[in-house]
Amino acid sequence: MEDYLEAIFDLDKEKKVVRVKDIAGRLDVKMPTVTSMLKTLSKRGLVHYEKYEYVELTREGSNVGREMRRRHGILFRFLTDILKIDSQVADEEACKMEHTLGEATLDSLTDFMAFVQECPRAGESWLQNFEEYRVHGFKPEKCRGLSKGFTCELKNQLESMEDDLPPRNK
Amino acid sequence: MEDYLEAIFDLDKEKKVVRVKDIAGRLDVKMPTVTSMLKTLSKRGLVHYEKYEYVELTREGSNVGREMRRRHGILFRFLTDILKIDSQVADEEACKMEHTLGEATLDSLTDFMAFVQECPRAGESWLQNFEEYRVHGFKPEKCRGLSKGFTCELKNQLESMEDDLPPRNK
DNA sequence: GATAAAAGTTAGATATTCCTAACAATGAAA
DNA sequence: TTTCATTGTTAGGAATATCTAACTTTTATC
Repeated sequence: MEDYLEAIFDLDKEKKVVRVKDIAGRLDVKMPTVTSMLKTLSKRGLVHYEKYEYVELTREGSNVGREMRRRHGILFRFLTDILKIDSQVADEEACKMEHTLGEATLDSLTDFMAFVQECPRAGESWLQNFEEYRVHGFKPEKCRGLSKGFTCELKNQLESMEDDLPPRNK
Repeated sequence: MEDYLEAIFDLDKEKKVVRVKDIAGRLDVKMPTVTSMLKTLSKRGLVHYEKYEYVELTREGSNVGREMRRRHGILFRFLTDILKIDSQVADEEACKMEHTLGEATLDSLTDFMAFVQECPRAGESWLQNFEEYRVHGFKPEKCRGLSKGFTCELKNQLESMEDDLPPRNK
């Protein structure tokens, strides 16, 4: 449902009118699926929908759509700006994550991105080294200071994780 | 399905035998739901299941469970170690994300964590500033170098995002 | 070993979201 | 204005994952 509201929200900005076909194309589903979802959304007061007519979001639907858009943007920027993931892949991943993440996590992520870019000990120039790191591995000459014994500690931890389980809920 | 395999994988390590009741408790579903899922998993060759008997993963099921565990661990560590999210919340979020994220994204994330902790320009001491940042906001005395005109740029970008849409798929 | 509690299963229902095939409305061109 | 392509809808069905209520098996206790 959130996907539909986000798609409609976007299409509403991009085009004059929002059509079933466009929603279907955007979400990669068939038209009947869109029609039935529009009925559901209409029942819940999230869209104005009369058959054969153009689709519009209600105030509430628009709020949900905008929120999804916001989340998508935060995640997309994290994936591209920080993780340096290809923009098409990042878009897909953001789509999948935007529904599940809690507000607190999103806030933390936003703060983290701001911190990385505002705090000069890190920031853009530091982040550029990450790309090199990914391609060429650890470059001590670019990252000196306290490297001894620290290298690869995290990776080892991650690899031996089966025996060192993080706490589970319930 | 992946949730079930992960839960069974974990329980198998924690306890002598894996029981329907324990799986249900772990995943917060009722027992009949577990029974029917076990039938499905059995059909797909992911568990050995005979009714009224204990549950065991097949080789393949075990691989899937371990992979989920691995993903969970990576995400959990990112959320706690880097984003400084409460460990119970982090566990829930990791649960939700572990199914959707692609391998490439997970790899990037792993590399990023290693980079943050290996590269002394950032690393633990830098990360500690993030907590302060979250609580008290920007502290120029801890982060000096190129702060002018840069502060809050990201946040502004994020807030005005409705007019500046990232690329969409399709 | 009989009986009662705990654990597990079956049956049947609900909610979501998707599909295909067939039909209906709209709008553009001849 | 008639016709045809595009667009949209209905009808009916499938897959997934869940639930409650009722029944069965296993296990533990006396």
